[in-house]
Amino acid sequence: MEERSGPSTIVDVARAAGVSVATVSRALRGLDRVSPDTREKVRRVADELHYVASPTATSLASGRTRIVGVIVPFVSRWYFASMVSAIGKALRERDYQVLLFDLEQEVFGERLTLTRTMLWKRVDGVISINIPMSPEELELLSGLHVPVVSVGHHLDDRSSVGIDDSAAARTAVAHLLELGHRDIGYIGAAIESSALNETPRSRMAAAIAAMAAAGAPVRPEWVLSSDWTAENARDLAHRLLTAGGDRPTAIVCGSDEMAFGVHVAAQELGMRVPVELSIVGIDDHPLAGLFSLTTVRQDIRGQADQAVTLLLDELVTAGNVGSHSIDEDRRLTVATELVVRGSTAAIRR
Amino acid sequence: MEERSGPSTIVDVARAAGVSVATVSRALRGLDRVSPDTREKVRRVADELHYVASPTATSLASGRTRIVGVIVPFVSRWYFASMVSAIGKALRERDYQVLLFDLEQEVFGERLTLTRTMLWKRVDGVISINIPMSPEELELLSGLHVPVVSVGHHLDDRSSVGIDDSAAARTAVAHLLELGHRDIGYIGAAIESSALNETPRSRMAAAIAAMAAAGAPVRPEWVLSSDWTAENARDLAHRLLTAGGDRPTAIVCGSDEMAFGVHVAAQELGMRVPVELSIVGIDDHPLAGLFSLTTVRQDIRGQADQAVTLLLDELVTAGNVGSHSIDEDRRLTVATELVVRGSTAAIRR
DNA sequence: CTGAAAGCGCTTACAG
DNA sequence: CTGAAAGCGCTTACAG
Repeated sequence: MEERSGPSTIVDVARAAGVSVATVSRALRGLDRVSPDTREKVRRVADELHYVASPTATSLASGRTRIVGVIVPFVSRWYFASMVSAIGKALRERDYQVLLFDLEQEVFGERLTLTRTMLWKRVDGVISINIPMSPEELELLSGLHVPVVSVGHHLDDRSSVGIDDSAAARTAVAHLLELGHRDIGYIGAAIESSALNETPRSRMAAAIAAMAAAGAPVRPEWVLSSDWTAENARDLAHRLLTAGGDRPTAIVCGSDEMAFGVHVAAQELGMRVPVELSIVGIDDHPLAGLFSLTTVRQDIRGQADQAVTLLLDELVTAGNVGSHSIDEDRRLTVATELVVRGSTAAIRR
Repeated sequence: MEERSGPSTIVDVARAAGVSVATVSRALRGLDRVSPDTREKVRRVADELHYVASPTATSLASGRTRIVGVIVPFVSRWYFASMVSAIGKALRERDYQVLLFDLEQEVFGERLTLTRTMLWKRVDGVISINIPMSPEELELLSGLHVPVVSVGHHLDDRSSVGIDDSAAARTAVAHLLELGHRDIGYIGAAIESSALNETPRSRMAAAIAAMAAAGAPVRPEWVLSSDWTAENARDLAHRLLTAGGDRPTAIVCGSDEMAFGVHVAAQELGMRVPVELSIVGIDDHPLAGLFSLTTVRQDIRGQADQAVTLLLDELVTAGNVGSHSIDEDRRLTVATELVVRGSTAAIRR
């Protein structure tokens, strides 16, 4: 009769199936206490009416949105983009949606209000990708009263997943040491603006420690701070390689993108890679193959899956939110792996 | 009295301010017909109570979610990631949120259900970035009954914004012709799997037409199909440059990433760029500077802003959704611009 | 196994 | 300018 009166609601289905809305709700959500016949009929009717429950009404009634807020400093860089992609995939498989918060070009201070107002009552949980936070920001996050897991660094005493940055850097250095290198440079120390970020510091510190432990010289002028872009790394490498006096025979970079920059610098200076200069990165960026870059691969998918699992676990264990049991190990580490390509070689005697 | 009884609701504010919830609603949303004093008081009380309206309740009551679904084939590639970022920024400035749908690694057929179930009643509008759609998918999108604007290609007779792919390709070719090149190759024709996508075809066709129009030879064996990755382009360039017989003196690539691949191939073959080979791309990718790549820049931010403006316009004009007035020009084109760097040079006589 | 009813937290005519 | 009340479309005890 009433064919076209807008999208159908649960009431339409109930009426057409000759049952109550409560029964429709139960039947469609697969709850128990519904007779097989009823369930079958409700399903059929719902199908015919192209019924899909209104997520908005469901959220209001149930108190859960089935949406997870994903916060990234910038989606336009490879690590973040692929992490967002992988997290979205994992979330979707569990019937959750991604509300994306890209802080790119946001003024630092404004993130506060942003976080609170925009996530407030909107999401069941939050995944924060490599975003260092001030105490105030952390407090605001807490005020959301939803589980939070961070990826790529630790936030407070919350759950987190990431690679072991120190181990990754050690792996890179160890590879060079095995090839006989002793004069090793490092590009990718933290610059001030990212001072809150652990990753640059951890990788650099571990690289230096590994060199020192092997008795290799650690020269301060060979350890360079970078903004982590390829171009900046190219400039730094230029300077490092043309400074006069000794040169390193190998350079470890905190990320593949910086390694690309070093690679280009070497070429511009007419140095052959790896014969005259070995280069190692960290990441295994999609373009690493193009540069034949030896690198320490990090498993994005693995990290994303773990992060989603952790978050959904906490979602289930909800109610006692806020009272994290720190004793359980909620800081997961996903293994990295050395990928040897053509940018490293044994040192020439 | 009742300090900690969970986040405050509109009722709490009304009670504390001594007015009705209707008045709170009006006051806080800046509607007219509220006395300045009342408004002021409500605002103050709301502030004290840290009140933020529940988006979920607002949506159910108002019928608008203030969420826009953004669909991309893969977020992990530069063009898409930066487009998502820019769109998110533009949307946020207008108080809309982004629900991200990343189709990466989804089976083509499954996108259908996905689209319907996940966007259904969830979003006020949709922005689709470069996703070719089958008639069935288009129909499903229509069934959502919300405005849709596409970026990077046309969808049906809906609104869209993008660059003029043909013009971009012509610009690239014209630049080479001016430098005296006549033996020009092209990498980036469409491969079968992306057959539905206009961009590769438009760029290639326009490039070829421009060459032909200038009386330059168009050799089928110099026009290569690619999957648009850097590595594939490298392989193709290798073959093209080592095929024996004549070689092109310049290569136009459908994207910067492919140009990177060609650049590396040239180097591997010991050809100097640009002296022995000129290379032009399209995009102005963040790494273009690293490769000193001459390219045709596309304005991501500009396109994103236009797309958001178009969409929000249609949102306002809603009610008559479905009856698009095709007469208005709803296909916006954002200008491109030649950026000359070091990968192109006048041909040697 | 099923239904009636309250409730989720807002917005929106409708009165006044 | 302001309030009482209905309504948005579900879920969830509570009865039966």
